[in-house]
Formats: sequence, C-alpha cells, structure tokens
Amino acid sequence: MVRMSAEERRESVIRAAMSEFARGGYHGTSTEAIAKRVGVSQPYLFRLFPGKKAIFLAASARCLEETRKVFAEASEGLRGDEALHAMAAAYMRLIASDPDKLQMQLQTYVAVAAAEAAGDHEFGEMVRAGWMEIWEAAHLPLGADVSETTTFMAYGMLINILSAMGFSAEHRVWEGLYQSSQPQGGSE
Amino acid sequence: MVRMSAEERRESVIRAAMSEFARGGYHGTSTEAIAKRVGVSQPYLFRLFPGKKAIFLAASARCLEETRKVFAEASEGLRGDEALHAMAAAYMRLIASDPDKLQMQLQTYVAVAAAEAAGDHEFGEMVRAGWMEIWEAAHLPLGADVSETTTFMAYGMLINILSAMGFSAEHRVWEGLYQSSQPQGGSE
DNA sequence: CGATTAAGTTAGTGGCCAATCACTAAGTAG
DNA sequence: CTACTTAGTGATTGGCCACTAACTTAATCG
Repeated sequence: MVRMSAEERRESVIRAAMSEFARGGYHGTSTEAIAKRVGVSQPYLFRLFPGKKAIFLAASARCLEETRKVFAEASEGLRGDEALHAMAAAYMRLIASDPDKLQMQLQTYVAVAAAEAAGDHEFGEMVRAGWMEIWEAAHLPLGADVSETTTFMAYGMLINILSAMGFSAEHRVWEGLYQSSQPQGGSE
Repeated sequence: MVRMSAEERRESVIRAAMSEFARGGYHGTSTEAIAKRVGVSQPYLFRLFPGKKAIFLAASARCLEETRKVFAEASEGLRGDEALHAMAAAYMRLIASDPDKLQMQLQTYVAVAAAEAAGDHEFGEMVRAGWMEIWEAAHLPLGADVSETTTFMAYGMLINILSAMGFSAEHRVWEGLYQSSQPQGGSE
C-alpha cells in the first residue's frame, strides 16, 4: 500500500480517468474501472472528487490543456508556414502515439453538447474557454490571420474524425492532407 | 393501440433511436427510453432487433445515409462553386434545424472508435463505407478534385464541432467560416 | 366460424453501478 | 506514549438496465 497526498492521488485519478473515459465515454465508464486503474478503492474516489461528473470534467480540462501545450511548444519561436508545419506534425504525432488523447477530445465534444442540451452550461463554458486557448495558441504563430487559423483548425478536425473512424494511412481520404506523419489507422 | 407491420415498426424504432442515442450516446441511452418514444413496450424492441447494438448500428447507418442525401439533393444539377454553396447551405440548414442529426453523427464517430479499439471492425467498416459515400456525393459535384473535397469536408467537420460545443453564432470562431463556405471561390 | 399467424404485453431475472457509512491504518506533533 | 489528522477500505444499498419467457390480442383466410 503506497500512501500519497490527496493532491497526488487526484493527479493519478485524472490521468486514469482520461484513459478510461476515452474508451467508454461518460456513461460507459464505471468509477470502479477508474479506481482499479489508479490502484485505489472505488469509494475513495468520492473523497477526492465530489462525484463522477467532477472527475470527467477534470479529465476534459486536462485534455484540452495538454493539446494547447502541444501547439504552444511545437510553434515556439516559429512563425507562418514553419509554425504551421511544426504544429501539424506535433499534433499528428500526439494522436498517433496516444489515441486516448484523441478519443478523450471527442468524448468531450459529445459530452458538452449533451450537457448544453440538458441546460448545464457550466461544462460548456469551461470547454469553450479551453478550446479558445487552443485556438489562440495556433492563431498567433500562424500570423494572427483568422481565416488561416480557421483552415488550420478545420483540417485538424478532419484529421480527428478520419483517425477516429479508423481509415488506414493509405486510404484516399488522406490525400490532400499534410502527409508528414500519419497515425497508423485500423483496418481496411 | 395501433398495430403496424414489423417493418414499419422497425422504421419508427430507428427514428426514435436516432433522437435518443443522439442525446445520450450508446451507453447513456436505455432501450426503455427508445421504446417509450416509439410508443411500444420495451421488450418488443428485442423482437424487432437482435439487441441494443443492432439498434444503434441501424441508427448510425440511417444518419450517414440521410447526410449523404442532403448533399446529393442539394448539388443536383450543379457543379463547382454553385454545388459547393448549395451543399454547404443545405448542411448548415440541416444541423441548425435538427441538432439531433449532428449529435448522432458525433456519437457514431465516438462509437466507431471505441468499437475499433475493442476489436470489433464490423461497425467500423459500415461507417467508413457510409462516410465514403458522403465523400463521393461531395466529390463529383465539386469537380472531382481531391484537395477541394478534402477542404470541403474539413470545414464541415469544424462546423460540426463548433456547433457541438455551443459557440454562439456571433462568436469570432465563426468568422473565417461563413465567408469561406466557398474557400476556393475564385481565389487560391 | 375456427385456425393460423403476426403484433404486442406483463412479469421477472441477473448483473452492474454511483454513492454512503462506518470503520481501520498510517503518519505526525507535543 | 498520547492525541490528532489524513489516507484509505469493506460492506452495503437503492436503482437502473438489457434481455428472456410466457402469455394475450388482433388481423387474415379457408
């Protein structure tokens, strides 16, 4: 039995939650599964967080923040096309090496839409704020040109969805996208 | 009590399932909720479909098919920029008037990724095939130019995600989009 | 009519799951 | 050593949910 500070445990819980929620989404993931991955009893999660929803929220926030960091670090000291290529390559590398990151992102989008429809705008505001920080992180290096940034984000979203659907790297749908380093897709 | 043929009932079930799964996703939607919306007892669903998964699959397939139809009908008899405008406008109209369609699309993407990760490639193959039909439906009217089609789909995906996150129509993130619903319109 | 078929129901089962409660064990300060 | 704090557990509970089995009602047709 390894004792940790509550803060450290919360950190482990967030990381575990990102992996578990990525696969099953909010409803498809049990707190039991998260606890098991952390190596802690299930009821203890409710000492660290007020409820399951709070764990999901923390995982979503962390996911957005990590994505922002990828852009910020990749574009450091670069501008224009160089920054664009660096960010695109870094992002491709991210979702290729850690598909959970991509999945958690999609789970976040789906969950926020459901929350908004249910009248809960707190989650939505957090996600929109986090997304805008990602947007800004891309906007400045790209020369603060709105339509350029929009295009960049649009291609990113297409890459997300194509990866999620499991189109193999050789499929024609990938033609016309930056070919730098594609995720190794599923079948077909 | 209104009796219908099994085929007609299946049809109602699919429509109801699209709405319910759109909100809650696969795990967040009970067969009870679907049955209630159809106006039929919950166990009867299992006479019409082999299981919950089959219902979700049918709803996903229908959703893809309907999206394809929107593109096909909007672009009928048009080519190039005119087709692009018509398809973009029709799609915007679709997700504005019926947010469930958008939500169900996202649920499909999330579910297919989970299924692939779990080793179930049957669902993935269906979705990829359906998505390719949408892609083709846009590809030909746009002049069979791959990069044009890719860009078109990319903007569509960004629109999906921005809508899902609930960004208001006045937000800056939409700036580069409405005008560049014709991103290649005469320039570039 | 009576028989057959197809549409639909009521009742139930086994399993899972978020959250609570009461408790134990490990540090730590005086 | 004692008193106190903080990390962590075991047992439980009330509720939901996918799915099954057995029965009932309505249409169809010779």
